[in-house]
Amino acid sequence: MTLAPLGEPSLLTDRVYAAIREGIRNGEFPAGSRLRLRDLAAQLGTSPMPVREAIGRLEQNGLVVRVPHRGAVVADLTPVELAHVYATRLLLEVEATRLGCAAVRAPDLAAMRTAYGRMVDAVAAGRVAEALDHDEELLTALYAAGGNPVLVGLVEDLWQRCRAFKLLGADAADSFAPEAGAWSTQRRLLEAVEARDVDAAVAVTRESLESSQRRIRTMLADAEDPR
Amino acid sequence: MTLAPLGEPSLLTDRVYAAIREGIRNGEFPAGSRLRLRDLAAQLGTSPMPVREAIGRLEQNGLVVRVPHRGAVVADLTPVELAHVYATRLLLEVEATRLGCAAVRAPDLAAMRTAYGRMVDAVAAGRVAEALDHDEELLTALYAAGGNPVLVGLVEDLWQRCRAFKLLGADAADSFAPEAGAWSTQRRLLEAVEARDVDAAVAVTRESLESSQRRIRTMLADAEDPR
DNA sequence: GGATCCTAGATGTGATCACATATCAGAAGC
DNA sequence: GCTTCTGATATGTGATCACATCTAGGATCC
Repeated sequence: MTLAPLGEPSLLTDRVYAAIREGIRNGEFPAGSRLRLRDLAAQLGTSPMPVREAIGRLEQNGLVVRVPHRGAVVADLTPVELAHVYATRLLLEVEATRLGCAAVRAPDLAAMRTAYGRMVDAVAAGRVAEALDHDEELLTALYAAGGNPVLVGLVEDLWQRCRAFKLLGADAADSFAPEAGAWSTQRRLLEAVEARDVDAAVAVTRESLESSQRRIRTMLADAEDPR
Repeated sequence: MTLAPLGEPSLLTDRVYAAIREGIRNGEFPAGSRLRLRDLAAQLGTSPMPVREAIGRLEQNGLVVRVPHRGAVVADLTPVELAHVYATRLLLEVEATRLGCAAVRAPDLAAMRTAYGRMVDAVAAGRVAEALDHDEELLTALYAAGGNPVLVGLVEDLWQRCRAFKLLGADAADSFAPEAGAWSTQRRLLEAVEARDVDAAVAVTRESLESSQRRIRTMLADAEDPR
């Protein structure tokens, strides 16, 4: 983990926040691992102060849980909680797909195609985390076209919360069926949106979320009971 | 504004956070007003440190906006943003009503009735802010019965963000038509839920949100153009 | 006379320090 | 031998301090 090279967010707190969140996103800090103030501060070359504020903000996002006087750990989701997150994602993302597909314009489509191309490259190179980033980039382009940034913000929030599980599921799907499997839904979504076929796009979104939830649930069950 | 009497949240930061958020909720800090670190600290009898962390967390919730080195102000919503919030609330709360109404049990109904009674009393006494609290309490009881805390959390988040406008709208509705007006939707919702009539409950939720959005939008238009 | 630069005050930001609380190891007691 | 108490250590929490940045007021130059 390291700090971004100063420039965009001039505030040290923001850079620390971004660094820790990125560490959680890419799996460097797995769910359940402790986040020690002085350790992180030393690792980032700052005082504990910005780290404290960053962790406080991460807690509000649901990425870490903090118990008073006992520190913070990266949030972990029980299978039940994960089901709730996915049920809510389904509700929000179906609507976002509907809105986006109805209002999408040329620049949005271009952004989606760009993200898709990068995702394909990343998958081919085996860089799963990066592929997931571009996947989210593609969807964000579509959802943002719908014109409701509040809705998009909530969706992104939920993505953050189940990022670790998305990584897990994508990783497994990739190593299991590199070609035909999970990464094909993006192509089908893109085609449906290009054809302005709202129903088809919604169907892809629904199917994609349900299948990835199934995949993750299976993995969790296997991890519980590795016969 | 004052600190809660120690006990519940033992952390000073949490108490400061609650105090400021409450100040925003009840209109003590109107939208757009500045939140000065040293002022708040002095007012609460603490050092600026907990206030800083509290404001950082409030920013993540979208209740305040902060520009680097220039301080924080209570978040203000443009009419467009307000429309986005209400569109998203409609999506989430219709679903929450559906889930809650289908799964509601006796204790949940009891909680709803208690909250309703308190709300009626508060309305009668002209305590609008308190009435709004009990209104949200009633809805939370229903939504929580649905069994998806993630969904409920997002709804509460959106409530916070448009709290100032809810207050405005409720205040106007109350002074305008104390008896027949806006506070009757809760009774109708309660009746629909007691009858386990999902469609009726959903209809009330939808109608309530649309009418309150209309009411707020009208008020904003009047404020813009007070002929 | 108006615009620009500069200085002084205010204020947010980051660091160091002091304290409270929790965790864990080892010893004493049962 | 196991439990329990008690100390030490680690670590989060809150306060004070030093600095950077922004804003407002006035003087100077065009």
